Amino acid sequence: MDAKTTNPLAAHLLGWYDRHHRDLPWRVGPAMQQAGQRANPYHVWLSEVMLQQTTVQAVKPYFQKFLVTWPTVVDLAAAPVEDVMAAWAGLGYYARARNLKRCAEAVANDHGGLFPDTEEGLRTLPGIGDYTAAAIAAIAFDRPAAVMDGNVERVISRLYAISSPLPASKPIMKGKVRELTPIERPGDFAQAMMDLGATICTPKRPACALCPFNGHCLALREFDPENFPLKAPKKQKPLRQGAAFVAVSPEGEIFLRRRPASGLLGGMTEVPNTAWTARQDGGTTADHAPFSADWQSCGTVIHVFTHFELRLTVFRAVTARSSDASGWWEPVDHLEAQALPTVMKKAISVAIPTAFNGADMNSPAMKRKSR
DNA sequence: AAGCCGTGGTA
DNA sequence: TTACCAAGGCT
Repeated sequence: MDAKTTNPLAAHLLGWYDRHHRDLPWRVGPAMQQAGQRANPYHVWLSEVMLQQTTVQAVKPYFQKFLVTWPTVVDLAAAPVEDVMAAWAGLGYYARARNLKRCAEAVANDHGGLFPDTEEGLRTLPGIGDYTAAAIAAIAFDRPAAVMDGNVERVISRLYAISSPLPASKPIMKGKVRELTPIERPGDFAQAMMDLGATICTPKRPACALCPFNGHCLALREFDPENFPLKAPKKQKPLRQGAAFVAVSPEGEIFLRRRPASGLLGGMTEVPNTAWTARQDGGTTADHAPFSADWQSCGTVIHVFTHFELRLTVFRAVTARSSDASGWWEPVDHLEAQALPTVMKKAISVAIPTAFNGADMNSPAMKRKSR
């Protein structure tokens, strides 16, 4: 390691990473890189987008499924967007899936199927912001980009005992990351910082005794690391209510619609439902049904979104299959192929308990959320 | 630039 | 139970 290009702190962290790095499906570990293997930019990009505000555990099966279905970015660019949305269903933040598809098309059509190899070039693509551009540039292209995500913010805020709250403190912390990022192995350094934040420098009860920075951490020396980073207070979530209508035909089909392309659950599939209102006194009765039928109340779904909590009253009716241009009838045993967000799967499960047999919908945790 | 945008795991 | 929050981006 060159002392001129790699500061002592970064060198120390890289040594820790060589011994304690996580093995992840999209990652090429230090040993394999030593043997000349490089990270695949498509894999790095796909994993980084999936990992935005999402846990490693949740991402793993989706990452594998996407790679099997679409082995290259050109394959993904050629895929029907409905297929991509259906494959993404359950991961959340569905604008990511729409942008993923748009980004793949841009790479395939405007960049000859190759990702730009600089932070600036990557930053112009849909769904790639400051963090993701830096991460891909560092991990896939060995660029010394300053990679800062929530993990890095936590590590840096503790290492330097940053006294101002997020998000205002971001530029200060970004400057610290820029200083620390080495010319050699910038991708490993970024991943090392994130591994450290995920496994040692955790939000609660950090394992400071095991931390490679425990001799340099100002928060550990002077304060309580658990109190960092400081954060601006957050608002509480309002409650919204509505009703959902599960219409089943005698042939065993269910009536579905497509949601508008943008906004909440944009482009995803739904059962008919009322507007979700903050009012406590209406919108949950059968008079708001999409068409008249013998609607029977069959339960309630509680679902928590990012900025509100939803209480959904579910109605069910068996009704002759009518032609309705606003949607389509889908066999109940074919729902797995649909782009149904989790809240819709919950609602359908309340009306048709066997709809997602074998899936998570019937887990004790899921049942507890529905009454 | 602050609000919008999902979901599941953890303590 | 409730609260927090995880490899953020877009408008």
